Amino acid sequence: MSSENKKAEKIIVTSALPYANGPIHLGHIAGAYLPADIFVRYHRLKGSDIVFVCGSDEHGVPITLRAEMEGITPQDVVDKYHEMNKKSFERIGISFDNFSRTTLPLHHETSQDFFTKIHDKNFLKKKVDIQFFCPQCKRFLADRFVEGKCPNCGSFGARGDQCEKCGTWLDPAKLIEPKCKLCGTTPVAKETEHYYIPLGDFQSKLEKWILKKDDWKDNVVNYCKGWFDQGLEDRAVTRDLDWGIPVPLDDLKNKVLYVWFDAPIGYISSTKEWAIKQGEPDKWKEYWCNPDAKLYHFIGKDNIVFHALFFPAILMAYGGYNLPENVVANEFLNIESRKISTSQNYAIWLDDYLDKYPVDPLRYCLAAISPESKDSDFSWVDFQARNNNELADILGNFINRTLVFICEKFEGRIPEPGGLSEADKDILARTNAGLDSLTENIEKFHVKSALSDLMGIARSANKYFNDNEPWVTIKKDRTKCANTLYTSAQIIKKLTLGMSPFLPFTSEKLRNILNIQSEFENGNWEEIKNKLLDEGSPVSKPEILFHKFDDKVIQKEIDALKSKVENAIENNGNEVPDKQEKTVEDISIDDFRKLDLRVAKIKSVSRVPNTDKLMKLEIDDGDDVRFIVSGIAEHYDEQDLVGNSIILLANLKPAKIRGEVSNGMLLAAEEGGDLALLKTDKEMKPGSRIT
RNA sequence: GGCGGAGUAGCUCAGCUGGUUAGAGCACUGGAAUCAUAAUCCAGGUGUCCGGGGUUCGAAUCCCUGCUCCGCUACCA
Repeated sequence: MSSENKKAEKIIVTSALPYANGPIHLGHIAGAYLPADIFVRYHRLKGSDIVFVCGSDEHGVPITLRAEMEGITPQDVVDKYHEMNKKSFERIGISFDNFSRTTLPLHHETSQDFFTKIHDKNFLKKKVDIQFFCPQCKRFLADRFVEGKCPNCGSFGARGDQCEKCGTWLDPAKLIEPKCKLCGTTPVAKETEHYYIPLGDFQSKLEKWILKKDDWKDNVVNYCKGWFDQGLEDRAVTRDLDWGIPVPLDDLKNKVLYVWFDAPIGYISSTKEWAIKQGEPDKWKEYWCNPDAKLYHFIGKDNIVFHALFFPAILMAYGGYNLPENVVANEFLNIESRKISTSQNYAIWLDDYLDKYPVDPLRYCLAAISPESKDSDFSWVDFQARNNNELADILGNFINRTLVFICEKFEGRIPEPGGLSEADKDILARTNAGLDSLTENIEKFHVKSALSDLMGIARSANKYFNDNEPWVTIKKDRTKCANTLYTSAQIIKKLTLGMSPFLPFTSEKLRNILNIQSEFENGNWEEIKNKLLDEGSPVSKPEILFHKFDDKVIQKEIDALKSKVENAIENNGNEVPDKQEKTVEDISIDDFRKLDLRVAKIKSVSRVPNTDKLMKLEIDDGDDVRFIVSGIAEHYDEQDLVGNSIILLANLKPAKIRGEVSNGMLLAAEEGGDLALLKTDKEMKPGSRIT
């Protein structure tokens, strides 16, 4: 109350813009959205002046590719997923103040303004690069738009960035018989010009800024340090595409801004859009440009570089904007010990869950396993346990037993207390202390601890209820019984408050049951915490807040995931390695026979340019001539090798090393940095098997 | 190979800048109670704090080294 005149803290919170070419899954929610929402919901109740923005990221190559393949326009693609994801977020209660999209004219203008101003301030430099150009489509082809024969496994349909079949990372230039993915024409290499932001010029400023941040999570700071150590390099901020924000300069007319240039600016545009909807178009500046306001980015760890380095550099270049107060990066969520893979459909899609099950248990579980400091694992069994014996048995049951008691023995009205005992006062004080710890943890982004504070309150409330045996005192000492139920009801009210950031839908139900909606709408956290329910005020008949999950339901979900894995293996041909499986020392003779070891003759040798250790060997394996790349240049000269026979592992999966494809591996013994090639002790024909 | 993170009870994890008998939840066992969603509460751990060295009066916590897992990266193949 003494702080009533103090100005409310101004905060802007962003969650990573979801990419509008697919639906939302649990990993997204756990990483970037739920932690932010919990933080925001708390701050709103605390009375902070907080705005929470997000939106769809609708530019970039994958969207155009998807559009071309489906024969629809990119706009159709983003329209579909924007609407779908927006609804998904509403359903799980992510309470954005504004959910915008980067195809809005407002966003285009904002991004172009950024580009123009940074360009005019001479922060950008223009460079020439070489890329494939399709003469038929009359445009440059992004890596993914080039298709051809994989130089490694020989299969057709490899993309310019990666071969779908063998998984090797490629360079479009290495594809055999490259074709334009869309029209099939053979592309030509052509020069192209782009603008780059020289991040190196910002390195010292960025370093100084980040190294001062002692409250940032270690993972974020360390990640940045890694980049600093390597030295920041120029990064292209324009692309040869026709889907995106046009470069606002005459010299690069048909190009667009790089999607990672415009996406973070989407946070600003989204705030602008919000301000316009508020009827105060300039209000966004209070959050972005006012030095007293604080900016928080909630993201997954894969986006650290863009939020901690790239975007801040852009903001520095532009000038007049706040840099983020904190970049809250979460680790990844696995599902049943396995990495989420959208391409293999190994995920739990949010809408699938919400179509079947209630929302708050999911929020609870995801918050409880929040991947704050390390990757965490969602398992259905764990989910069931948390729902059944934490939410239902401890929290739900305390509320239910109290309310049922009040309804049955006190005519559904908060009992009139008759002088609270020490025990009554004590539990109320400890409940408040629990709430204080909870809020402190939320402010520090410790979602897991905050949640266990909440459950701790419910636990001690149950104990209190047990210890005071109202079912006994109702018969012998009605005043004491009234005190116990009065106190328990107060705890329920405090729980209603404490759960609201995590379990907003349940909290809402309780507000209705306790008839305290208006208090939550008008009051702030401290007031609500301290104000007690009035004696005699009515309580509605309670409903069961959390239902238990049956074993059968859980088993069905587990089976569904298993079959997803099996499908993925079938489609992919090679199994996703099970990380539970340990490599054992002993192998069978059958394992050995999997190795195609044979004698091979070296026909010619050349050094791989610009490398210290690599040699490219042309060898005769008995059936054919192939190339392998080997790191032996420090130990052998070209002329020592030609004509020699070596032992070749012929069926090793091909790989690209420094741009050269290696189709096998030669065997050599190593001892403290010294190398010796393996040979047979008398001359054998190339192709002779090693058995 | 380099850099970073991690390795703590059966399981999931907490343990900040070193300090009394190393913690929580779940699971498990026994007991109390019966208002309540067969829910609650109490009691119970002999854990080589990954292995091995070292610094220190004292280390899960700091240093070195080895192993394993994850991420990024690279001139392993």
